[in-house]
Amino acid sequence: MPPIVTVPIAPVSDADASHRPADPRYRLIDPPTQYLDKLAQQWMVARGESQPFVHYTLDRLPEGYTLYEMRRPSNPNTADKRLFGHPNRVFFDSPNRFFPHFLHLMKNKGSNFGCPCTVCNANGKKPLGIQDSRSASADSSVPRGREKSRLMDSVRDDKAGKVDEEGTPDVYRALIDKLKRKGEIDAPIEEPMSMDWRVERKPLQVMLQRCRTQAPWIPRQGEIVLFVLSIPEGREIVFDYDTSEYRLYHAASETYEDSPAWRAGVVTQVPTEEKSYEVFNLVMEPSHKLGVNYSGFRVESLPDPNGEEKSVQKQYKYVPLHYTRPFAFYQEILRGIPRESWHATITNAMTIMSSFSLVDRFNFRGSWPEAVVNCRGIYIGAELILVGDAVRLLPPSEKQGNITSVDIDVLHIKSIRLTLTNLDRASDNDRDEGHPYNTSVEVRGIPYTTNPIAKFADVSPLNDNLGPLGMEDYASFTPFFPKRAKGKLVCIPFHRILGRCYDAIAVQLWFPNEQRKIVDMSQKKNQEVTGAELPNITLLHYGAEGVLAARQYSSQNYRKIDHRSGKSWFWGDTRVESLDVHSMSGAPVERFDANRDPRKWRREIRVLEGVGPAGKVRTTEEKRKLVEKFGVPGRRGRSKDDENDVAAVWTSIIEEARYNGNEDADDEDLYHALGAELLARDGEAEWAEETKGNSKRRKFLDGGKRDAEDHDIIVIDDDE
DNA sequence: ACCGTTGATGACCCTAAGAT
DNA sequence: ATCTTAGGGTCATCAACGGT
Repeated sequence: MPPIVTVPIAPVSDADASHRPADPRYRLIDPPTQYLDKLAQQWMVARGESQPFVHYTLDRLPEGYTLYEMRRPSNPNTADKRLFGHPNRVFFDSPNRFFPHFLHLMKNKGSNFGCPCTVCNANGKKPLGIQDSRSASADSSVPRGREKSRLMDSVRDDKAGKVDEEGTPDVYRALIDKLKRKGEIDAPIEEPMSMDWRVERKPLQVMLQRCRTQAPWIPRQGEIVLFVLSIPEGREIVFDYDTSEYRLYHAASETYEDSPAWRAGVVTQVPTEEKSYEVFNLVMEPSHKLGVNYSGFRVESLPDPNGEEKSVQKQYKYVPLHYTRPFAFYQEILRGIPRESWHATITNAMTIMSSFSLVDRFNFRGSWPEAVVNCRGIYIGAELILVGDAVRLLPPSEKQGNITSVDIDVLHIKSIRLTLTNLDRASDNDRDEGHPYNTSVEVRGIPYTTNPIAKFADVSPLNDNLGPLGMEDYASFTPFFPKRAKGKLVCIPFHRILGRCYDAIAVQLWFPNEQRKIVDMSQKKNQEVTGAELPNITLLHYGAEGVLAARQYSSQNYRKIDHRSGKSWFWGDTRVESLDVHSMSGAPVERFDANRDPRKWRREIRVLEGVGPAGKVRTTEEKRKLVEKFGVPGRRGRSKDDENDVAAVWTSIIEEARYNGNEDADDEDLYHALGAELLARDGEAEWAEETKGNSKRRKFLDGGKRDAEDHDIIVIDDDE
């Protein structure tokens, strides 16, 4: 069984539901599996989102279309399937013939104007339309962004031996070994031998890039949010000033009703056209009434991370932005709802709040016996934090009682790193309990404070719109001051991160009660205020208490945390592992997919690369066959020429590497040479091409390393 | 709307190679 | 030497197409 992904269709249709067969010999086929599968498959290919080894199916056909089957009178053994519902009252007799029509509907919001399908074009009934399907989609506001449905960290963690449980070579171990030999290393981390890494790398980069440019209040893939499955007709979620609680409000009768039925879930897919979101959509319906499939976030209910039963996760839903809230605010948002009435998923979410996993570990730099692994991001509890984000910091632990907003600093992250120290004390096989060498995860960045007392000397406050995303709109009532001299970064342990810093306007929309107090503050803004006098009114402290409480709950209750060795955090290899979910976006992933056979893949990769199990070079013919069967990894083209070409090139690479290189080119060197070449072939060139001339994106490619080095850094350890 | 043909797909079986 | 598994080949079935 391949992984199955259900693809939601746009809730549009041109169907005439009254078009049904009159002949009673027709038998209704429900569900029309064959149509759903074929259409989904072709659709995903047409959208350029089709993934290898994945079986797609639609959730349903466009409204009003129904499939019937009739046995042939002449030959009852064969039956013809017909799809009824076309407004011309003519049926489709195959999925392939229906597909152009279906695609046109999806692209054109249900209009069949200009549809190229055979039925629309029968007997000149067809209204003349635009031929080019591109022009049709270009006029909609939908940018042709790539949607990415899967989330995954790309690299494995360092806790296994030379080979992880699945047999993928452990780059960390390899790098540490190499570091030991050479004394010094500064190299990108690549795992060409890991199928996961190769398949997920590019989508991951696309996802990261997208997060970088979009507002911080938009949920990111893999994050946990509070959400509701639905909001009843005519209701909205509002803040009830009298009780300080969130309730459903019926505008027509001006009455407050029950609390919304909040759940917690994982965001597994973000909408294609998220750019059309305005900040108001955090609490209000978007004016453009698009299908939820397009403008919605796919959120899956979070299963119990301590249990085996994951079926609750199948309860996913595509919801608009205003059905969701950041999970960090659960205490504020659930206020007034008795704990025993909370949906089970909320407790589940609390359980994983003390877990983290690193995202896109891209560089390894070391000088024996110490090393630094640079990352582009880190999942901490509910949120995904990336290099470039502004995050809210909790005060150092001894000051964590009764946190007020002036205690919350904001850090503009310049780099996220895992440091390995005392490597020389580690045995060569570090499979033992815990980490024999010391590890720590830190973020570095520029610190800001809203507390005038804590600011650095006479610096002027940060101007709105000049700072990083997320620090906007604060200047008028609680401006940010740099906390250190220009160019200085601080280094903070990851667990002091509370969560992202959201634009002031976003926080005000979520917590409108503060608006009253903000007025008061604005009157005070030019007066001299001491820290002690500052009322607890700024917008930064939300979630602090809740997150701390949840982390404590998690430390005590998440069974993956190694309590015996006094650990209070679970370090997940990947996000999937941290959350203990068994699938993302409907597709089983990682080691939970019974269908995976990493050993097989690895063998295949090795053969493709010409490194046979015993290190012998395989024949071109063998490779050609493999390529024929599996295609070229990371490539779409599967023509014969292509295959032969690639197989030949690979052979020559191997030969060349062995020949040229050092007679004793060890496997590792060869492996890296091949890795580089394979990466180039995997579409790196394409990616480079796409980003050419776009310095911002180019800079992104270079990642946090460059960012950090742009500054004349003096790093201060800020964790007194 | 009906039906004959054809090409594609998948089930099944057999053989070879690898693992034990 | 024997058992297991991967891979290739063959055949049956059925969707898809196109002619009427």
